Amino acid sequence: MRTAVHRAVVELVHEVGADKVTIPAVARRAGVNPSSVYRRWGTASALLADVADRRQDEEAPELVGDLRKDLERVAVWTLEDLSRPGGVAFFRADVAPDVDERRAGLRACLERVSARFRVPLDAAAERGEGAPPLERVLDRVVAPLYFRVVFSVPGTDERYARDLVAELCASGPDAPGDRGRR
Amino acid sequence: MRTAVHRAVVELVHEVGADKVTIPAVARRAGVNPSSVYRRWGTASALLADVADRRQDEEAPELVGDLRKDLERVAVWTLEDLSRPGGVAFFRADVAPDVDERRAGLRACLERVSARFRVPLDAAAERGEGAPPLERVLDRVVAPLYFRVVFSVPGTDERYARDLVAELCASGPDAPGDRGRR
DNA sequence: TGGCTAAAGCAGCGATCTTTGCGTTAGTCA
DNA sequence: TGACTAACGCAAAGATCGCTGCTTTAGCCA
Repeated sequence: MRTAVHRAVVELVHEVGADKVTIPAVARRAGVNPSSVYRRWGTASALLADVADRRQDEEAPELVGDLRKDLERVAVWTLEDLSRPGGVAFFRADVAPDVDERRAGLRACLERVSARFRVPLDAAAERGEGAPPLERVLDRVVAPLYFRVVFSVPGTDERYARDLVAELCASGPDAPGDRGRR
Repeated sequence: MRTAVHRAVVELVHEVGADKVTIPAVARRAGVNPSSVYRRWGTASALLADVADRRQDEEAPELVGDLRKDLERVAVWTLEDLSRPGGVAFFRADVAPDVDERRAGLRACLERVSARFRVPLDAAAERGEGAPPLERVLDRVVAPLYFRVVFSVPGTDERYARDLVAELCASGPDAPGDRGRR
């Protein structure tokens, strides 16, 4: 039944958007009773967050040992994750939930994407290579990806994701990258 | 009465989030009848969009004729606009409205922020200076600003906005900036 | 001053969401 | 096998929202 509800959520998010996903609608689609969903998850935001959590543990690319290639893979992976049906909607759901869980949803969403990029960065650091700080990767790669996907900017494809990583690596091959900030 | 409704919208967006802004709630806060608001604006999305439109026509910084300084001013202005109460919430409202108006809201929001940066870019182009294309400014300045404000990343202040512009100008002082894409 | 039009208030309806109490089922362990 | 617990279905009640006729008010112009 949990799987039925989750699948219904994904389908509804894809079809009508995350803001239109309501618990009775999910229950109808899943063929279960709304009260069960209310008791188990409480609010639609919590349900969305739960589904978003389960979504990202799949198909993480393996590392090859080259920082730039690894970053490219994670970037392309993130872009594909955002681009697939309902991907951006889940991002929006994390970004704009109830005020109480707002901080939690935001931190969780940022932590999810940060964890992805931390893997190749830490690996490079252990190899002794100079790697840009995570903050810089967020600014130069993740932020443009999210921005362009949210606004449906055309030309936001794998090539573009790779270019972002390439430009980041070119700007400072092994530089710390912080621009003198405290 | 229009002003009362607008103020109520801003307050409610700040307090409970844009997704919780409903017409009866706005009407209660503004001290008017819900039916009046329904007739005038129709939906909550339209009301949000109207308020968002009125918001940005204020206090645009004047140009000094130096591209970097002008970009810095617009960047700081945009950051302050996002940071003030309800600023991000309005962005979210534009990003996630009804499916029908989704494209329209997205295009409007992107166009608003693009128009801000087009002013100093066009001015520099008319002076004969080489200016980066708007797309590049969006990637390197606007996207990080939005990303960090949405996720409440600490240290996102005027200094940071200026650093983004500085790094953009340093990377290619008068280069076209497109990385060989078609 | 007296009609005319646009806009706002009022009351109520229907639909949907949310919650809660209660009965039923399934799964577990002694 | 029989009790126990947790989860689910069912149904009813309360609340909110979106919307719509109808009335009332206010501004305007001859």
